[in-house]
Amino acid sequence: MNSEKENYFDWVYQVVREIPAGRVTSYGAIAHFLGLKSGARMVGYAMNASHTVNDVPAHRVVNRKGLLTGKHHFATPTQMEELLRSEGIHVENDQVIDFESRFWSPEKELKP
DNA sequence: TAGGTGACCCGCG
DNA sequence: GCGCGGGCCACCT
Repeated sequence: MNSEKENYFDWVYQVVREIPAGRVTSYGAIAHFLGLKSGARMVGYAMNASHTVNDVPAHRVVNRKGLLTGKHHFATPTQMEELLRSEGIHVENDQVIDFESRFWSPEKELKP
């Protein structure tokens, strides 16, 4: 059955699920919020496994520069861009427009 | 068993 | 001010 190794994966998934529509966050922010000192890379790996679990809005998670680095991992390279645009986020050249304003901080919003 | 990779981030030149 | 390389840990072959 389920291995407990998914524990830290689940932490990432739950935080990503808490991201409101029209907002985006970065891997490092989630890593820092969860205390994953290991680095933001582990968060990216969790996203890679997000395909194996239920609805995880990985398209709302982008890198520190607001670039859709993981778009290539979606069903289609344009899927992430279309999804973000569908939420009201403008994306140009694989880059989120007004990323800093759309940035959603888990430590500020999710944290009490 | 061991090695290499990776949806990244930070620091230094 | 900007660009490039190294480093970090976990998963895969």
